[in-house]
Amino acid sequence: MDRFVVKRPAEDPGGDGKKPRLEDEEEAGGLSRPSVPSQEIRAQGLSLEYRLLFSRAEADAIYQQLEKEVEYFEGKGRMFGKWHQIPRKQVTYGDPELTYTYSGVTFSPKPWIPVLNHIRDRLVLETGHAFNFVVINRYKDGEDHIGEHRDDEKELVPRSPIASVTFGACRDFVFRHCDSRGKNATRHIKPIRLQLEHGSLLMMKYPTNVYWYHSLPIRRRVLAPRINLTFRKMMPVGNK
DNA sequence: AAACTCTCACTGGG
DNA sequence: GCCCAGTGAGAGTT
Repeated sequence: MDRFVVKRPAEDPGGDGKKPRLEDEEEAGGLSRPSVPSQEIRAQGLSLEYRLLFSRAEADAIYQQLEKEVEYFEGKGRMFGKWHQIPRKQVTYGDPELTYTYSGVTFSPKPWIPVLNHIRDRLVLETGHAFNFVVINRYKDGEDHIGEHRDDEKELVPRSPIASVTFGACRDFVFRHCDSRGKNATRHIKPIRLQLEHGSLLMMKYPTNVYWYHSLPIRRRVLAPRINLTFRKMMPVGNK
């Protein structure tokens, strides 16, 4: 099975899989965080960049703060005329003038809160992109998931990247090429599987979302929550 | 087109 | 080999 796995170096110091991770790695030597290289992942029409953005200690603190301060929407979604309890919790935050449409209804994002500004500031620093909107998904355990989809909302700034930041449980994340889906698939392109770690950043760059669907599949053995934030650049109203 | 569920076939561990 | 839980993927849904 093709699978990209990038581990925090300190997690597997001697190749001993059972060994607990080292504590306080980022305090050693006075570094604020370990220097971790980013990994480019490329395939036809796919361009990703994966790296650890926050140290363990920072990520732990942010996770706690998110759990305390983020308030989620009611978890119902309408599809094919039917209402479903969506298998996760979801909310959007963003600049006040922005709106977005979901299931034919126009919503406004909630105003920014300090912990989200903190993450956003780090993203600007590290990627140079000024995101103005974030979708937060909370998966309470491995039963919570999201089906295959593309992030192709009309409100997105064309060709802008999406920054996916993860806290909490490590989960598999799968990409499938649009031409390799369904019975009448015209091509055979292997799915790409990643593991998204606590404190990690996955940049999904153009044109990934044109050709590739992604999903967070069920993983029954995962018992802990995962919080994912996808930062986007949305166009102001009336500029479509 | 669709951020869903369902079902069925396959697989790997015990 | 058998069983079962976990999984992936196609079908159905307005």
